[in-house]
Amino acid sequence: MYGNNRHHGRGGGHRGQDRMMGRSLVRMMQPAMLILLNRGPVHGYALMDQLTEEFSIPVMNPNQVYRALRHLEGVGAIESDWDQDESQGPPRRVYRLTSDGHEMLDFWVKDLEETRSILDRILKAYQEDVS
Amino acid sequence: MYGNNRHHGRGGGHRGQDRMMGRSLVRMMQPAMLILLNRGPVHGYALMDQLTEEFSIPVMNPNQVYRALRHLEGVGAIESDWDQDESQGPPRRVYRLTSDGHEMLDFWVKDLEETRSILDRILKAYQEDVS
DNA sequence: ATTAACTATTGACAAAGTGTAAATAATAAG
DNA sequence: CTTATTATTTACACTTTGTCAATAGTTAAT
Repeated sequence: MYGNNRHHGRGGGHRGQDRMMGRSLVRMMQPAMLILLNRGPVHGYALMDQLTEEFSIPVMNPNQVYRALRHLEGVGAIESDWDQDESQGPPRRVYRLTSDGHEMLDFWVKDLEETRSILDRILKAYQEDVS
Repeated sequence: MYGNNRHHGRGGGHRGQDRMMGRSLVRMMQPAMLILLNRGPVHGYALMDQLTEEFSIPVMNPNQVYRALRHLEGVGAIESDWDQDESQGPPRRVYRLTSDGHEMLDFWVKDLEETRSILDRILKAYQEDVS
């Protein structure tokens, strides 16, 4: 079983926060994946682990990762082949960045930086409001 | 005409970045709106302006804002009434936070903070990779 | 007074994205 | 041989988003 059911707790009250419109890390996953792929070829399952372990992006379902990979391949950002030296399990599809993918990574990094500055502005505004 | 067509440029090359899966500020808009609503009642059009001017969230289409407002009302985070003292235009629907909305705001702020830390981790990792 | 521009909200439909569950399959451990 | 783990794929309903346009009141110009 893939290991995290703790997609924000359901322990409090917070009706309606488990599934709704709002900020969503699924949307952050894609750029993050390109960054990881930039280090070299990987297969989906490993990528999934890195997303959780290195970035703490909660991947609730492996399908999300495979989905995103297929999407990235669809737009030509990555390419794949079946792995030769297979290991503990069924054959693995290994992905690598294309040159278009590198361009896209560039774009997304700038975009993420802009996002961060917007996020900072939002949080700062709130902190000033409540202080 | 509502004033911003500059939803990241289409000027470069970057095939496929205008419309796709990836990070999306639309998803950031909702928590931002709650923060603005926390200051007091507002109507949609004003909210739209504040999102762009104060937070630099590019709202390409006013519909997005109204949609989000209807959604937030649907989940009980906000309530609305028609404005009494009407001004330059047709009647305006004025929204205010409910107590559920305050709870939700609390939740989203913590969530945004977590998002920021993930974002930081992602960008930091990339900067270390390329340096 | 007709037109144009701005303020303000709503509607509708196609396309894209997401949650969720499960099927498939190979290998390793017991 | 059964179970657990690794690994990828499929399917369907539901939600969200893009896009475009309709509606309508107010203000300013011709």
